[in-house]
Amino acid sequence: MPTHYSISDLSLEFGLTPRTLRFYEEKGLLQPTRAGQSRRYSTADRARLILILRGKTLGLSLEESAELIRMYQPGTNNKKQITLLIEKIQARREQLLTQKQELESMIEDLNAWEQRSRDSINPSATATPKEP
Amino acid sequence: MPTHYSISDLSLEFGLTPRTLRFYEEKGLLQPTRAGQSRRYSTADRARLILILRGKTLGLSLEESAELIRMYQPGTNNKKQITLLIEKIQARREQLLTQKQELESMIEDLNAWEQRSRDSINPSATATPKEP
DNA sequence: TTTTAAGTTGACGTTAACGTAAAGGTAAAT
DNA sequence: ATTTACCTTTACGTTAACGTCAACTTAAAA
Repeated sequence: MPTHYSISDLSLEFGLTPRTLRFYEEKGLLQPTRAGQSRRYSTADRARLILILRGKTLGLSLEESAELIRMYQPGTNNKKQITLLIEKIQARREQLLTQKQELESMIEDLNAWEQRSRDSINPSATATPKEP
Repeated sequence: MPTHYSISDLSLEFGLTPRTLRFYEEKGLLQPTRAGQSRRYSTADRARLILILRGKTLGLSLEESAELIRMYQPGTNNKKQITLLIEKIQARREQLLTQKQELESMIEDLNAWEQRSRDSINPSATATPKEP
């Protein structure tokens, strides 16, 4: 496992353009150091990038991901900060749970639609049984 | 239950601006008729609007929601169309299931973070037991 | 040593999903 | 008759998240 990455290392590994990585840096999400003029990304940068991408697939904005990441920076060390962190985590979890419910009910809907569609092609064995 | 709605009826009910409803119409997602100059939304329009909003909370784009809605227009009546519909539904379900997995693992992560944060405030009873 | 490859910094362009006036029609209430 | 409330169209503005040049620098390879 390498300890540092170039911009093309990361863009190739994650299928991003260099522009995207520079953009994330502009937004304060990544903080590569410099080797001469070129950017040097640490494993911490890479880890944060993974969090960002996971956030993206969940429909979080960059700003939201940034907030989550900042929340998880070890260095938040006094009780008030940590209590705040816990509250934020709980709020976020509520959101995610709600979203999960929505997903589940939409998946249910899709199952039902599919069944109806199948029946409309082949209304045989799976037909709704009548009440006795 | 009313059979038709004005633009402000719907915008009030769903917390949208009239602009938003007109925008959805521009994009072909809603098709209100006219009463004179004003728009008249049917219960079908209202139902579609609900689907759009559900899609939004799931992070679908308007175009994606539009596609789902078009898929569910009864009128798709021949076998090829319906077979295609079933395939699309299955593909979409795969996507949603994947997304659900991601959500679940992120929720897991948040649970773990919260636990660590709690422990860092109060490292008492819940401390990790040692191996015997 | 001159390509070539990879990197850099501007800076303007693009798409989605609306927001935000501006200017005006219509119908009911005062 | 005119204010008020609600509606309309037209059209330009905005934000997020990059894309897309253009013009350069630097290091490595041929």
